[in-house]
Amino acid sequence: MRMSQMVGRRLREDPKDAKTVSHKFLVRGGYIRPVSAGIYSLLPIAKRIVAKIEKIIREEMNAIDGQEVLMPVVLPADLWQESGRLSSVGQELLRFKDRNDKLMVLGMTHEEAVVQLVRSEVNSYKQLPFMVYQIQTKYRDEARPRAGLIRVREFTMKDAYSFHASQESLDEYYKKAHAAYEKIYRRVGMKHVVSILSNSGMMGGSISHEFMLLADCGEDSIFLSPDGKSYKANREVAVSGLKFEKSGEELPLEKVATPHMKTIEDVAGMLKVTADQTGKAVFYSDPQGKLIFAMIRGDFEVNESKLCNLLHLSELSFANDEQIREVGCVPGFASPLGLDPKKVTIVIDKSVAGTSNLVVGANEEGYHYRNFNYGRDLDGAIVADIACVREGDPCPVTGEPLLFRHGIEVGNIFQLGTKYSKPMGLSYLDKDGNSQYMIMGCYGIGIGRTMASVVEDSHDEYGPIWPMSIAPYQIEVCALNPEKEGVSEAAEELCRELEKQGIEVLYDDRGEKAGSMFKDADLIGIPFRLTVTPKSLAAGGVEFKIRGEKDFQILPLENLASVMAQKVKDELAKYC
RNA sequence: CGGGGUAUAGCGCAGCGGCUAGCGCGUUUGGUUUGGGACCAAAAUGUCGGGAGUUCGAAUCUCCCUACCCCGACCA
Repeated sequence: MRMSQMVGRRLREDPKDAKTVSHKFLVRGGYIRPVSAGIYSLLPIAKRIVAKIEKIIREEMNAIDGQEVLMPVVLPADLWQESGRLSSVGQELLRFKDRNDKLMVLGMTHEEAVVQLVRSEVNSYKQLPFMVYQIQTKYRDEARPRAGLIRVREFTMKDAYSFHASQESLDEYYKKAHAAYEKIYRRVGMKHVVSILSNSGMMGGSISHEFMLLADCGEDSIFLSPDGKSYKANREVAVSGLKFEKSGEELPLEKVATPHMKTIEDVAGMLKVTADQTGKAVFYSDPQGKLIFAMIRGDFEVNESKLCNLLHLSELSFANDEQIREVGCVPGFASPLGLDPKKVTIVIDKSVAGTSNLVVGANEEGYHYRNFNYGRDLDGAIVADIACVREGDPCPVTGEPLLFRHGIEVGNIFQLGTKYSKPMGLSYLDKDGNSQYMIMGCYGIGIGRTMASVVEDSHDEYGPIWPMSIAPYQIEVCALNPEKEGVSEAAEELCRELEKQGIEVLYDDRGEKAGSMFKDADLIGIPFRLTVTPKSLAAGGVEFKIRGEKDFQILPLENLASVMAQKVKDELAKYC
């Protein structure tokens, strides 16, 4: 490919609003261009990278017996009605009507579509298990797209769905999928990916893992054990190894005046106790408007994901003061004491249930109680772990202090169980002729996000450093002073020879200043660069430089193509 | 959905009530150059986001839209 003809200009300056490295470099390097908020066109070099990522994914999906299919982007809303997600998923699902006034949706994930497909094709245990996958466009009407390709509205995703006759079969396949994912991330050259326990969220099901690239710009929060192996979990589900044991004797309840002391800090300060000797009341409202009273020790924060999962709710909102007063609580001085469990759901965090003599509200303006003891003063509430883990809390496995990291979710795998097969009637006949629901798993990877994540993971101040496995081209040839002393002839001959060896070559034939060409080369991030100049020819060859390394060496022109072919092969071998 | 911001040439920006809207980069032509974004000369490129209003006169002031970006909420 001649650079002079290549579509996609490089920009000298960072795009003004880009914050993340990948966003800056992908725009500056001429990889992507915005069309609308969170909607991008991919230019030739990005398309080449994406094609290579897709190829790797295909190979690994095929290796675990995946069968590639292609389902439509536009789906009838009826299907989503069947699964119940037409109402449970919010505005992220783009809905519209066709000319016949029929409600349609743009697919944001394809459980419904695949179930519809499979229930008409498979109905015997003899056909199970199997997996189908596709690489296809998804649309999610994100409220706030951001960071270039990291969070977009339209994107390409590999989504895979497996179907099983038993949980054991799913478990077994899930492990294989997990291993395949690890291999995919290794092959695309991402070095800092971890798989973590995650929240199943709207996908439903029980067990799920997210594959996270550890990166400061990541939107997800992760807790890791110090060894990076023993425990890895999304903050949404992370637990700590903290043990709560009541100590000492339970002192009698004592009402104390705490005028105008509404926050934990105020109350604790006034009563000369620390935050961990207080109980904090947090009020939520479920989607039906029922109040939820969550009580947690003052030194913790409520983890809303855990609370949702506990109560089987899709979402929570903070309650307003009116709702709180309605059940007899006084905001700022709220207490679980004397509440009517019919009107309000009371959830007590383990930290509160396991600590003696806490300061809690008195449900009376200006008063708190000392020496609240769960079990004595209140009983029968839901006691559960609804606390956010804090950095430094003990790891539940090793007991060592947990580390906190940010991550970009580059893939996820879910055990769905019968979440979709049951409501949508996806069943098969077992050996005994009984009808059974299929057990499903699903497995996703965002392709564009993966490309952007590789940039986050592998770059320097000048641009991306693409791993050979997904680089847009394998070798860039730069002709410096192409007008002189047979330089362009030598460069073009070299390109021909390299291509004859099967190497993908980008030839910078523009005759720009060296600085321009090198800056552009760095932005395009091709792993190997060969520079042909009068000087190098006089020295008997061309310069060979590895992207990301400082020094170069002169290689003789003789046999150069096959030497380079070997180098490319060796480099590719690192990503198998 | 809350909060903040921006919208003028391909990109980055200036102009904030007065003549024909400007600067840098980029682009085109000619020349000199050529090792980490050169120089000289000439040129092309704009419904100043849209609509309404105020005014003799609006890129500039007022109002209403819209789009985009950032922070948060939300989010497989």
